[in-house]
Amino acid sequence: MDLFFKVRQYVLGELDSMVAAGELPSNLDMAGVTVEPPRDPLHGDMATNAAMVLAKAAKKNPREIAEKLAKRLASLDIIDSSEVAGPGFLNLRINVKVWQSIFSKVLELGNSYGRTGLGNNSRVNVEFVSANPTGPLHVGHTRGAVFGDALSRLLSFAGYDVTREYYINDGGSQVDTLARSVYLRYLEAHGKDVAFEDGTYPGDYLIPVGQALKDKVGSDYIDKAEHYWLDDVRQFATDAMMSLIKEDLASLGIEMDNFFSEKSLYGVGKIEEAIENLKSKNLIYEGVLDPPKGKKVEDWEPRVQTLFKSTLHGDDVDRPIKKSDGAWTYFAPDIAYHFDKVDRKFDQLIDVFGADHGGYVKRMKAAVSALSNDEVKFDIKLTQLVKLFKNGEPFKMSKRAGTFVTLRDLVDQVGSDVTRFVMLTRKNDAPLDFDFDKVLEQSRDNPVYYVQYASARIHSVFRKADEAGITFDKKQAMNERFETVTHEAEIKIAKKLAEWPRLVEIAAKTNEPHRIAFYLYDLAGDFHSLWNKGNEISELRFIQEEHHRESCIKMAMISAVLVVISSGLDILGVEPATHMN
RNA sequence: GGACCCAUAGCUCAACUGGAUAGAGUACUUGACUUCGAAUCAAGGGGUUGGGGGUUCGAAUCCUCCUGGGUCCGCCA
Repeated sequence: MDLFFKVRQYVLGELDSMVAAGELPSNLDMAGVTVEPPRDPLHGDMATNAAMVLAKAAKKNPREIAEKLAKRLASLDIIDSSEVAGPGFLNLRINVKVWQSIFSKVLELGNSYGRTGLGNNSRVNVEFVSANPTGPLHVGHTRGAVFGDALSRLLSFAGYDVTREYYINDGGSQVDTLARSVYLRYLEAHGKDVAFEDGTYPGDYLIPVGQALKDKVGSDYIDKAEHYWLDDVRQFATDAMMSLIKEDLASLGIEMDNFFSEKSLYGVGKIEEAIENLKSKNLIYEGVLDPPKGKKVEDWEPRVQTLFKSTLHGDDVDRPIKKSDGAWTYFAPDIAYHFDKVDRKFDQLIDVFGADHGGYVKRMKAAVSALSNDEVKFDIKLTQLVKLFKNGEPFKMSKRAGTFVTLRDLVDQVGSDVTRFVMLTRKNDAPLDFDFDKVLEQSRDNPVYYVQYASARIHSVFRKADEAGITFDKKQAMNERFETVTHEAEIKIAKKLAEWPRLVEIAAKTNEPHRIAFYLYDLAGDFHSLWNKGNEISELRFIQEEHHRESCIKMAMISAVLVVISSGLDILGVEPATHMN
């Protein structure tokens, strides 16, 4: 299905023949042989580095190998010409019929064009967002949410069996604080005066939760000691926050497959079990850490703690898993959680963290490496922080000043599609400037509309064709040979469509969904360019009033473009547009 | 002091995990709608890829040192 893969097979085949003919030694390592689109179109359609990669091991001049390989490849039907260039590149020109055949192939496969066997149904767990269940999601969480979801969609498309997971931090003291805050709102709902002290959360979003608690338990908890109501209120409040968070995610079209509770690890031996596993590998010991260098810690004094020997798995220092008072550190349940994931037999784990958690990468990798005996692939993707701008000015978020921007504020103002696309049109490890006014302007520096516009224009052609009485029969179009599609602007589109399966594979291998966004932008550009050529060259217009069959061929062509745009947008979680408003 | 991320055209960003002469958008200049939607297109200049050294057929990409920016740094979660 992937043309580049196919041509590479041909190249490898010819290399084998050369070995058989004694022109190359046997036992050559062909792994480094690639077939790629050249950066400069003047160099042809595809280029292979085969001669240069093999030259050393074959003890031959790369150009000499290239010459021989070129002759062999040139005799193949699908290859028009094959020439040696530069230090030993082999530039291939593919027969135009191959490009023309792309359109019917895309139509035939529809939205499964570009799906690859890469994942081979192996099971991958993508953990993302995992925000504390103490309030609504804010802008900072949005990028991780969108990235994690798009990555999940991408991996599904590439043939992986994906589980989207959210780790609920409901085991620490912050959920106690949440419970106390809700209790205050509960008292308030009973008409009492309350003050939010001791770091309790004063946010308005807890008012309805306090009210709901009142509806549930009436006046039962008034004037009662904390131990009487804490457990119940904590659960009640956490549940309320999680449904709030689920709604936030739903507003971006995100749905998790699994929510994993930190609390569920406690009291049932899960943490002990994970630590026991490490202990059996001699990775747990009692010891004293050196004080952190350079940074002054006010009340630092050496203490004996239970430590994980993470340095044996690539970490810089060993990490405490138990505090000096015997309680677990935050790291301990994290270890247990990842042990559970390993235990659930995932072939691959991916964690999406905010950049502020970058310091945890090494220790988590060490933990998974140790727990799984290096058998489970584990990747951690950091999403850099989002800097908000309003009127060109940096916009500082502050709970106190009331300039706290929630995910919901953002989606309500900007819309899910724009939010998602903008956040995905950037490498995950590059910081992102999000300017409210710019994305709201719907101006053309906004790539979403550029891609959407291409999609809307294609739909528009179909509407026009319908008015003109031209009926497009997809099945019939699939049997066409497209031999009248010859203009370079049209062939350029075919070539771009041919790159799609390969691009999906690269994006999936690198866990980088932003590549999809950039590809779509390029494809839309090629389409817009062709569209405008129709202004000058009437034969390039899609609707040829007097020529029914020709119109259908061209409609099949842009229909193929629409298929790939739709698939691509679907990976990004964005709806393709049929109209622009 | 240390770890991690980053540095590419005036600005915002790409560059197919090592490929050929580093590309888009924006801004600036000029042109294209009696036409399938001008939210579009075409043309123009703009670079020692922060700096030095190394690895090899070949480096923005890998290694090393330096400069500058961000995040983080024992029992908080």
